Amino acid sequence: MDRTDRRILAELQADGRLSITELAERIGLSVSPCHRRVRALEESGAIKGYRAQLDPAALSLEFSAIVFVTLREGDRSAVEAFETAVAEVPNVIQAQRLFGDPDYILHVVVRDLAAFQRIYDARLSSLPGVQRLTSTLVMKSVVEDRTLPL
Amino acid sequence: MDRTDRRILAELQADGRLSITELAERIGLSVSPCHRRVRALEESGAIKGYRAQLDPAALSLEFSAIVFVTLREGDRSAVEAFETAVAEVPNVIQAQRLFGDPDYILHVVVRDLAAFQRIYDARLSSLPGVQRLTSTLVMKSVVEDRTLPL
DNA sequence: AATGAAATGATAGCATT
DNA sequence: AATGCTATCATTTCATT
Repeated sequence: MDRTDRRILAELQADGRLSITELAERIGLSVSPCHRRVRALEESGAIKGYRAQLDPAALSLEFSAIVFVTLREGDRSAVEAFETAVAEVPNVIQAQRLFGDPDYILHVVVRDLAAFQRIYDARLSSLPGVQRLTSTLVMKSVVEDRTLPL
Repeated sequence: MDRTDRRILAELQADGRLSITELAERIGLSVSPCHRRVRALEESGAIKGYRAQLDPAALSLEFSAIVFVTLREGDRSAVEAFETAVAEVPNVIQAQRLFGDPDYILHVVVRDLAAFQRIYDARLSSLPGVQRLTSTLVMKSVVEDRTLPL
């Protein structure tokens, strides 16, 4: 992982569809070694994959909420059950375990408020081990899923 | 935005480097109309861009924290100043305005705890209009930046 | 490890239905 | 709007330095 690899990562993070040809030009390398490095970065896991970034609104996903989760004390065997169950709710696009209270923060994306209520009642409040849920509506994204600082 | 467009978006969200040829095969269309649709989705903004998904650990970004921000009451003119300033901190990879209290949730990625302390003291606590900051360490990602539900 | 070159495969424009 | 064709460009492998 040298300076050249970092430059490759920076370029591909900004534009995941850059051609190897264009990428090679930008970092001042010829096509073959550039190609080899990209493959190596993919295989080492430094590049986990490539994604199209979609506009949620274009898919009629207009409602975004943060849900804080506190699990029941003592019930610490339920941590795995909870994590497995939460990963099965497709509207939960991000879930992180925190230190302290709350135990988890979930990022939920849905069509509208009615859809949120449905998912909240049917899927979230019945997650195993849950003591308390607190929800907040996201008004807007000020900084939206930025590129990692290199 | 018909069924075919949605299938294109689903495929490209899962693999942003799919060739138009492969994509066309998967959705059962020939290459040219598939290509035309992808271009249209890009130009309409439904596809905002393409990104390589990087492993933060591969870049020695081992520390991730959530910071809750409450702004001072009355000081509501400072909202814009705060939002501009927070967008200039490269380690803040996500910032969302919430309804109620706290006013903002920030997702901060740094090299280590020492780097967090530095950024917290030098950049975050001096953000304009801030009344109170609360930080929590992210233990782990249970669901990591999932694909939008289609 | 990087380069150059050559075969295979993808993209993008255009004429046709 | 979709298809098929074609010229151009990109990818990927291999021989060479």
